[in-house]
Amino acid sequence: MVEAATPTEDTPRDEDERAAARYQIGEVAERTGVTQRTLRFYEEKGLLRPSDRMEGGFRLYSENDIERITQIRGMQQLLGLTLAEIKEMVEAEELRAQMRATFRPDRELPARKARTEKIIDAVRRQLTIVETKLHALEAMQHELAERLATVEARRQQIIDAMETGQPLPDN
Amino acid sequence: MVEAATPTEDTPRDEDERAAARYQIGEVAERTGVTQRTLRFYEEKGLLRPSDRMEGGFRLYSENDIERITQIRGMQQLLGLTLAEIKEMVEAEELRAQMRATFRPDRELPARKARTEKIIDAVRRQLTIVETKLHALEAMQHELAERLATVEARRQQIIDAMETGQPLPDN
DNA sequence: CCGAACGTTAACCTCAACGTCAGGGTCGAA
DNA sequence: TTCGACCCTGACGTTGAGGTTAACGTTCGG
Repeated sequence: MVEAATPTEDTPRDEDERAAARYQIGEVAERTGVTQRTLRFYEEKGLLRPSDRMEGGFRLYSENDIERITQIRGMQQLLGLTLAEIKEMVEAEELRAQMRATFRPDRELPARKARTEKIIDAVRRQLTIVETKLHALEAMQHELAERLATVEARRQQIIDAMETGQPLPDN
Repeated sequence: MVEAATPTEDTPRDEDERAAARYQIGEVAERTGVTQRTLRFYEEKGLLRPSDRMEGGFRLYSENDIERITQIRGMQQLLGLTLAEIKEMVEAEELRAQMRATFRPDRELPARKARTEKIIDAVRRQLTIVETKLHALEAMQHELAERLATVEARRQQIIDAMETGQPLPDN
């Protein structure tokens, strides 16, 4: 890493709300373990739009964006969702961020409520997916543990037979 | 289902060890929910060789084969393993079946022991994969539960504000 | 022994999720 | 202002996991 094109690498320190650190695609790729191509691809698919660009068009990712990346990866690998499915979830997440940002209009409470409920629904759906998978995996775990136990017992029988002399038990 | 070409549909009942029921590909597909194409494809990839064929070449699957199919599916969908990876696991499983079948040669205990240990290794590997995923999923579950709680709290605040009059709390 | 239902192989197609160039632009330090 | 490291878009290639179609063979009840 030769740090040729270093972006606005200011750590967010002084003042109230600084222009938080932004990273360009190379660093993001390195930090998250996904390739640059994959990041661009996710963007293409509407899953992750880097929060900014430089003058010349270089992508700039925020810390937040990075979190999203790992979130996406988790959904892909842990839950086995397709990118299309993930996109839906992510869009709900988008709403959430958007709401946080909305500077408290206080009028239009019903609209806020509606959006909140949309988010709640989305999170609930995610949660049930996760829990379903969890149960299935627990079942799998038990089955494997059992299998392991019996095979290990079998091994022990063999070892005993080898040591004592001959009589391999009938089962 | 018109049962035109019905295979040896004898339920294993009389005698000691009958030639257990065998099903042809259509029925297997229906029962397992995977397509015929997929079954043939798995065979092509060496994941699942139907235990028999009819004279004319029709595939005949055993109850055991069917179990294997659901096993494969589980590994694919729950664990997100590739068919290549699953093949490895399945091959260990093959060993196990083979051992069961070996009519107790009693000589060559060391060989039996070696094979048993191979199986144990394989099962252990599967188990750690499962457990890793399980942990990751639990983490995800917690995170989602938290998120849900905060969003639900937010909604409650909005509802309160709507009912009482105006003061949306500061956070 | 015939026909409907079922099965066979072989070849080609699709779709998602990237990988891999090619050709060119941008950034920042010297 | 130039150089090396870095990034851009666009287009085509690849891989995994099957779907689809064609042309033909098998089973078995009537």
